[in-house]
Amino acid sequence: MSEQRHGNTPGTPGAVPAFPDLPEATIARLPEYLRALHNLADGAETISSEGLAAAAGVNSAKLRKDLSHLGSYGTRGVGYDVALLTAQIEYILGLDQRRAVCLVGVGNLGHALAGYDGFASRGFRIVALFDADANRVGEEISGLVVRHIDELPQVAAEESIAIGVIATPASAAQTVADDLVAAGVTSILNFAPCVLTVPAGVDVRKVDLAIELQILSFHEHRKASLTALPGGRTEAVGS
Amino acid sequence: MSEQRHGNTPGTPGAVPAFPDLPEATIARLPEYLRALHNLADGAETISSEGLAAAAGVNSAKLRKDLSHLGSYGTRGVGYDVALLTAQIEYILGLDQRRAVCLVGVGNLGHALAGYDGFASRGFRIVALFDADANRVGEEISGLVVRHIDELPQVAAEESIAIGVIATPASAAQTVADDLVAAGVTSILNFAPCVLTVPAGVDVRKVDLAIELQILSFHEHRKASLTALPGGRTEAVGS
DNA sequence: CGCGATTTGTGCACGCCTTCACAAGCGCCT
DNA sequence: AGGCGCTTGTGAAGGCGTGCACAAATCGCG
Repeated sequence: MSEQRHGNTPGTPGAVPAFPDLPEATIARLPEYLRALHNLADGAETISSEGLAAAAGVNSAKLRKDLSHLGSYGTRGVGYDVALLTAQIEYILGLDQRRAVCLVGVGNLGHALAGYDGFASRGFRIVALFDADANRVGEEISGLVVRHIDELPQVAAEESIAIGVIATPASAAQTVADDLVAAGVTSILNFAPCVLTVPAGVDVRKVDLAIELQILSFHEHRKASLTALPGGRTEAVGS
Repeated sequence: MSEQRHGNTPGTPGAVPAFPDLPEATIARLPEYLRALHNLADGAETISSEGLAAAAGVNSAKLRKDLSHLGSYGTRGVGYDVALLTAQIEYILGLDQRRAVCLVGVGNLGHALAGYDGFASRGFRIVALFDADANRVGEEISGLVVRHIDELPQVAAEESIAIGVIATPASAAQTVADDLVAAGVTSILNFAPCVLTVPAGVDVRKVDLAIELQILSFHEHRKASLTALPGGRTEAVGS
């Protein structure tokens, strides 16, 4: 299933046509590197792997290996060209297209997400808000008017929406997911605490806020039981 | 809870490990299992690993191995006792204590988190809201009054707060984290898009909403480039 | 022009996690 | 009581990710 092959031979300069297949762990870190690059803001032309790794909170060897996977643009003895590397990561992540995103469910959480400027500032355009509650339809949030979920197919086609965010209660999430898929959406970010079933070819990522707290709670519990024991040794457990 | 009756370290004499040390990957899945258990709601006394795995969206072998790590309470030929397993996982996660949580930053996102009932319904009590903006102090959100960040040490001590949530802009996050640590908080859930530096013994988990979208964007980009290539074979990439 | 300082790119080993496959154990039915 | 079917618990194998340590490459300077 997985083969190790390097797409780019070291002799081909210029274009990067072939799509490298990156390890999943690397993909998850690229956005971190990108954020770190944007936060540099001190006008340096280049940055070393050590410096960028520190800014992103990772090991420098890991960073170099990650970047090497995408046929990186570093210069030995100097470092990475900030502008070039930024552009390269943005290209790989497909952020140069400012993808259209729709959001379904403008309840408590959805309301906040609709107004979250972190989306707009980092490569995305929220172009439509939907809800099934007629009372909420028509409300304006951050310059967008909430539409009824029935309008999804039409709007999705008009705006070429490929990414959908689900911020509904769990009971409605699967139905909404089906609607999104039917409307042509092929990537879903799910905030509802439930498992979604989708056809092959559709990607789902899940964010469960309570689960994150529960994991922290476990570590609290563990730490509490350790301090009650003799011979406890302190150890860093940072992220 | 019940007696610890499994000594899984045959070499250590006498000292019963008060706490099983679970693989990190297992810990991250326990909340999923717990949610699946709560969602059963069909009154069944027992459930098989196959059934629970399906409800949680994982492989059944993985689930069995996970549960075996905590000295599981299953019966061969029958399955797991739902009530017992639920209690066991809740105990391990430390959820039987309804831990006190404070939230710093009641802006756009923090406002929504303060009102998110998923926290309350899954083992946590939000007991205090803080903000540095004097204009926001005094506002009431979901029955809690926003206090100034300067009151944090006092309130944290009174309420025995061990977990803090950061929902401030990135520029304020590190300072807030320092304040939380100084106030005795030992677990932090960080929604700000930045790297936090904390002392050893303090756990940090990070949720970056934009990163999740960027990862989806990558997969969109990949899928788009695959369909443009010959011999492209679609492949399932489930949750 | 050559040398040393610096930094990237990567081979390699190790440990964690996942998955398969099956033996061990339990309850039910005859 | 005994056998049979079902399900758990786990040994073993393979894959993936991480981090070390070093060779290769580049720049600046004398």
